Amino acid sequence: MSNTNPATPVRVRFAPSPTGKLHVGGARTAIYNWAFARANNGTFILRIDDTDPTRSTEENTQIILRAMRWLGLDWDEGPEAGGDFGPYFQTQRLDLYREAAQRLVEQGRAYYCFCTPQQLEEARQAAVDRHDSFQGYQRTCRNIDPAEAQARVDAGEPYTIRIKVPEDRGDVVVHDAVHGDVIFNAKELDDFIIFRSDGTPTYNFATVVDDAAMGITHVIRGDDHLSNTPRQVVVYEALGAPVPTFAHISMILGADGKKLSKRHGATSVEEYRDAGYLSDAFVNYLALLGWAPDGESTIVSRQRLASEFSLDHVSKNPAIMDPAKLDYVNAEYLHALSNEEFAREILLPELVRAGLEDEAAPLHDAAWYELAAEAFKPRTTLSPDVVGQARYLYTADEDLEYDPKAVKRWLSKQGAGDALDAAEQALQQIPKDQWHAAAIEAALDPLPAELGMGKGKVFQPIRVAAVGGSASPGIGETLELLGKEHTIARIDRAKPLAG
RNA sequence: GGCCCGUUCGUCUAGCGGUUUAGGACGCCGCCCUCUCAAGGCGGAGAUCACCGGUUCGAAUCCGGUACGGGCUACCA
Repeated sequence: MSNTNPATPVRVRFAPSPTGKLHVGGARTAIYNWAFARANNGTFILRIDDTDPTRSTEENTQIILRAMRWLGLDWDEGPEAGGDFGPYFQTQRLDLYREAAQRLVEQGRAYYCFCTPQQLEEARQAAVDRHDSFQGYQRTCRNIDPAEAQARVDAGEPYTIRIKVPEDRGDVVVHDAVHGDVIFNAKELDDFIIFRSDGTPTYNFATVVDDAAMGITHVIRGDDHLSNTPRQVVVYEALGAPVPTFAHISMILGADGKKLSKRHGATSVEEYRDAGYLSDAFVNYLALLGWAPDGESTIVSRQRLASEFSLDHVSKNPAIMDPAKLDYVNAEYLHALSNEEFAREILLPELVRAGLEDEAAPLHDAAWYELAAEAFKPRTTLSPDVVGQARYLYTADEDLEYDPKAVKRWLSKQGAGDALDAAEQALQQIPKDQWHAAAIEAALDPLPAELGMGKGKVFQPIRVAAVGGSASPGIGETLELLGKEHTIARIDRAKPLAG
């Protein structure tokens, strides 16, 4: 839909560096790439940019792959998926970079540089002291005779390879789908290093070699790369490769407007997964942080994302992550589940995880779990919330702990004892096989009038006796879930506390 | 220092020169429902569209500057 050239199939890539876990900003970049590919019948590629050997780890790679799978961002080419443009790890592509750099040197589009780091630092410092507007590389080695340079290289002198920014290049215009055309003057670009003295490529070189080799048509990535883009354009041109369309998306910030970091709370995808957020909800929230299909929608399904996403609706300004809204979106997805789904996918797994249920031998029948799902679902924001809600159903009657405030407020009050007595008597009349919410409510409903008390004065003591606190689903559902025997036992146990 | 980017309710956003008394969502407040807690329904407060100039009959929308944030300027990515 927003593919600028329908003749060329869209190929996009997400290229994380395995120097840490997948953080929310990276996740959103991945989501946009994925959605853009899907919306344009394109190809989504995952490439691991692990050229920094000191910080990249295999463990981080696995964490990132796991996070991608959890997010449901299936990639068409990449690790595990394979593809015709592999390998998809930069460390396995070192020969390609070396060959490309070598070719550029031979063509006179790049050159050997023998300046030492100390010399470079001194030159830079001198430029600063002179208050020069340009503080980059002074092109000292640019005009060394190629034969002489080759001889020095052959003699074993340490060298780096620098790109030769054409003298007359003029303005470099970056066509950005989010920002529009961004104009840079090539004079401000220095002849940056594309190959280090240790024989490894730099980021600005390796990504371009790869993006060109992999036929990437749209580069969707973080705003922090925008300023580096003209450098990369120069590399594309030196390589003789077509320049892709760029789309630089904004950063995600914490509540204080500063870059999202640990002190704002969770920053990695796996932390959100572990906290109990649903993948669909998390993707929905992140996608809408900086993109909107229209002005109205808040809940946007993965399917809709995959069909409607377009770069021209991506906003330019940074977005502050709002945990409260994430919670809201998550609750919406939870509440949209059927009782059966909620029981199977949320309730039971969480109870098992909390050690209250055994996966192999559930303590109740399917109908019970569905009733529990119906009772707890609207009260659940994050999946693990159900454990706290269901706890009293998994506590022995004699171990039930009472919330002191609830006891003071409801149980120890005048008349609470009468309410419990009357309730017990009424509930005893219900045959065990008819112990259902409707019957329980029918039995309890007349009591307030008979006792001449308000409804709260009657029902709350029963609730506190049954669950230990003053909050629970409707009294009928609550007591049905508890069962007749436990209900009676708990009322008996609470009576001594009642006023 | 230089270059580049950004700036609409507290937050995410709609808006692409007149249809705008700037719309929606979260959050907040109130009401309804109600045995509690939620959920749900209804309503409300909340934005001189960062600021200053300009273009135009008309600007949140176009242009320039200023301020404030941010990025790049590495043999990090």
